[in-house]
This record gives sequence, C-alpha cells and structure tokens, in this order.
Amino acid sequence: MTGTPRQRARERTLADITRIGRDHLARDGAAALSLRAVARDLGVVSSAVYRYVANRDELLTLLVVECYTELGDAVDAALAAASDDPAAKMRALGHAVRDWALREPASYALLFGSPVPGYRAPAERTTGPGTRVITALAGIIDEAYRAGKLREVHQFPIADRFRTDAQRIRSELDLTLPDEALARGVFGWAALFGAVGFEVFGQYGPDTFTDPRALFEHHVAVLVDTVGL
Amino acid sequence: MTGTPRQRARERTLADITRIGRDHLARDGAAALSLRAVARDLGVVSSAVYRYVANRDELLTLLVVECYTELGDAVDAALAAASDDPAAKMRALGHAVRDWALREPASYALLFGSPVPGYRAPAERTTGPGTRVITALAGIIDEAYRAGKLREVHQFPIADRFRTDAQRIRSELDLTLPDEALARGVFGWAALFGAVGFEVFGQYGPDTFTDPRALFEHHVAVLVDTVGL
DNA sequence: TGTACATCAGTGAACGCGCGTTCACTGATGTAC
DNA sequence: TGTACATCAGTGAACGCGCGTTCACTGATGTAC
Repeated sequence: MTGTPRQRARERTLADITRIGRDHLARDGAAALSLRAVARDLGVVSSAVYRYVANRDELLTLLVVECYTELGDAVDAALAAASDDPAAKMRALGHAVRDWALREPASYALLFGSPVPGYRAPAERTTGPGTRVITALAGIIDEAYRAGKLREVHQFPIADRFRTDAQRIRSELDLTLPDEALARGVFGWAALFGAVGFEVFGQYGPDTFTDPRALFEHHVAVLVDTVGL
Repeated sequence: MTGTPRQRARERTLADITRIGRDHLARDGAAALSLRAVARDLGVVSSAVYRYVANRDELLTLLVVECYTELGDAVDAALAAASDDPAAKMRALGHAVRDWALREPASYALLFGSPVPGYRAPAERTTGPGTRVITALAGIIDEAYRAGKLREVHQFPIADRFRTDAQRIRSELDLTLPDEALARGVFGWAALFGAVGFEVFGQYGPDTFTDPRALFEHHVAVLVDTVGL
C-alpha cells in the first residue's frame, strides 16, 4: 500500500489490463490480441486503455515480459526446492519449464512459438527476463564443472567461430565451461524446448503417447546424460 | 496436359491460389491469412475464390498439406543423395529439415509453431504428409538396428504405458526397434526440431552465434550419438 | 483550513480500414442429341 | 455438323462484423498557496 490512491488505482488497472490480456492470449492467441477487446472486458471505452499503454505493441511487450518473469520464477522456485545434485537440478528445471508450458500453453506459444506477425519484442525490455532459463541452466552445468562433477564427453568438431562466441558467452554469463560442454549445454537447452514444444503444440498427435509425463521424464534423463551430468 | 481446357485452367488457378497463399504466409503469418487478400493478388473479386476453396480453413489445410509435402520431399531427396551409412543419413535428414525451415520460415511456423487460433487441421488430410519426417527418421534407426549397427545405450527407466505405446507404434510403422531405442528416437525427433525451431524463430538472439550452421552441425553430431548411431 | 488551479481517468464520436461469407446475376465454355 | 441446353467461372453488391487510433470533452481527484 504505497503511493497515492490515484497511483494505486492506476497500478491496479494496469494489472487488470495485463490479466485480461493473458486471458485473451489463452483464448485467441497473440495475433488476435486486441486493445478493443481488452477494453470491453475491462468495462471501459476503447480509447481509455490508451491512458495505460501506448499501443497494441506495448501491451504485447508487457505480456511477453510478464510471461518470461513467470517462467523464470517457476524455474527459480523449482531449483530452490531441488536437492544440491546438479542432475537433480537439471531435471527440476526441465519439469518446471514443462509444467509452466502445459499450464499456460498460449503464453508458451507467445514466447517460444511462431513470431507474432508485425511485432518485434524490444530487446532492452525482454532480454533480461528472457534469458533467465538459459542463465539458470548454464549455472547448473558450470557449477557442476567447477565441482569436477561434469563427466568427460566425446569431443565433436567445433568451429573456430563457435570458440569465439563461446569466449564471449563465458565472460557475459561468468562461466568457466570448456567449449564442448558449452555447446552441449546449448544443445540441451534447445532440445529441452523441443520436447516441451512438441508436447504443448500437439505435434505428437492426440493419442500417440498415453503417458506424456513419463515420456518427458525419459527425455530429461537422456538430456542430463547427454549434457554430461 | 490432361483433361479439358476448363479443367486445366481450374488446376492452374487453384495452384495460383496456394502459391499466393504461401506468399502471404511468408509476409504476414498464418493468423493473418485472408481470402480477400488472396483474391486481390489473384486479380479477381473476393467471392470468386469460393469457386476453388470452401472457406478460409480449407485454404489453410491446402497450405499445411503442401508444406508437409514439400518438407517430406526435401527430406526424401536428401536421403536419396546421402551415403548408405545410417549416421550420414540422419545428418542429411537433419540438414534437410533445417535448410527447408530457413528457406521457408513462415511455412515452418505454420507446421511446427504456435497453433493457428480457431483452426484445427483435419487429421484425415494432414496426418499422412505430416508423418513423413518421423517415418523417415524411424526408418533410418530401425534399419541400423536390424543391421546390428545401433550401439548399445544406457537404459533409462521406461514407463509401462510407454511400452504399450511403443508396441502399437512398432506395428504401425513396421519397426523392430526395442523400447529404449524407440524412446531415444522420439527424443531425437523432438530435439532436432527444437534446435531448428530455436534458430528459425530467433530464440538465440541476433548475434549470439556467428556460425549457426556449424552450431547445428555440432548439435546433429550429438544427436546422432545420443540416438545410438 | 479554504480556494483556485492543474492533473488525469474515462467518454463518445469519428476516421478509415479490412475481414468472411452469401446471393442473384452474366456470359463464356462444354456437351448431348 | 448445328443447335439447344447445362455447366461453371467470375461479378458486384451487400450483410454484419471487428480493428487501431485520434481528439475534444467532462468531471473527479490531487496540490500549491
């Protein structure tokens, strides 16, 4: 309860707008997100929402940031609850991503599905929240490496330009991982979202796998192994 | 040159419609696909396209089938050109998927991105073309298994219900693969599309990896290894 | 403390736009006798 | 072979709808003196 009543009312209304926006996202997808429809549900004339967001793109950006934040929080909470074993942590991260994605499929689609036509997420606002999962994953693997718990894996050919990229990434994320481990980490990241995306977007078909959670559990086990944990 | 002139004109016009539809897909995304816009580009009044497609959903279905077919053809061609080694075949399959996806990002998004709001692909028309890649991948691994070229891999826990599913899948696709190999094949499938999707949808960020093809090559190498080839 | 003024949330009308789909129609092409 | 009829591609108007965004406005809330 801080700020003047007017400020608090403003914050509440802005929160209402993003909540309604999330609802519409879930019902109709990001491409169909409409300020007029949000205004209708808010019980207000359409031009009134322009007091809160500059235009439709800004509402999308608010939603993107909120979704990334929610996902990041879910992952952080899962990691905090997991045991100290790096493999257990990675499994927890994987399940946190999957659970959130199944709970919020439209939000998952907004972040990791097809780009929204005509919309470019502004990097200065979305990069921070958008990198929390990969940062957490990199942290798990790097910590294991520093503790000597990362298994030696087969060295596949690595391009020179990847080595340069890896050097930059290490300094940006404060990592010590060697190139091969880092490349496998990137693979694990992409593969994890591949498995989650296939399930959330229904690529497997409706009746192919009767126990998708068990399938995912197996995939995560393979993933943990592949990454060297 | 078969059929009456009228039939041939009809086929040409239908082909024009799907071609224009693909163009619009590439420019504006599937959610924005509009029969009126297609009619405009075709140089015809909007109601005229109803002589060719029953409604917007049917045009989407035509595009989905065409995209799956194109992707399937690209994969088949790559496999035909690859050497007989199963690992080489799997690498060729991976690159064929990636090359097609980078060439046709909007089509890739239609098939593997967020579901189009309000549209359900009719299974009886899309399942056939939609399963060509996984059928090809399963074929490669199964052939290697039958030839004794599939390496023994670590056995992770497998749920009973997955074993039942696997039995059904084996008979449907005419496979002999044991459960663990099949589960890893599914993992490889999802992971492959995860890697491709991250690149096509720009998840890596614009400047993170300066040589994305080399990164993908590494990922495919890891994938081939993980699957047991 | 009371008042004059500034701030700001929300209104309502309007702009110009695009959409899917239906329907009665015209006129050209194809076919049966 | 010629003609009468059927088929069918494409027209143009209309239906009812929703969208983003601007703008001058009203009236309530907040603030400076």
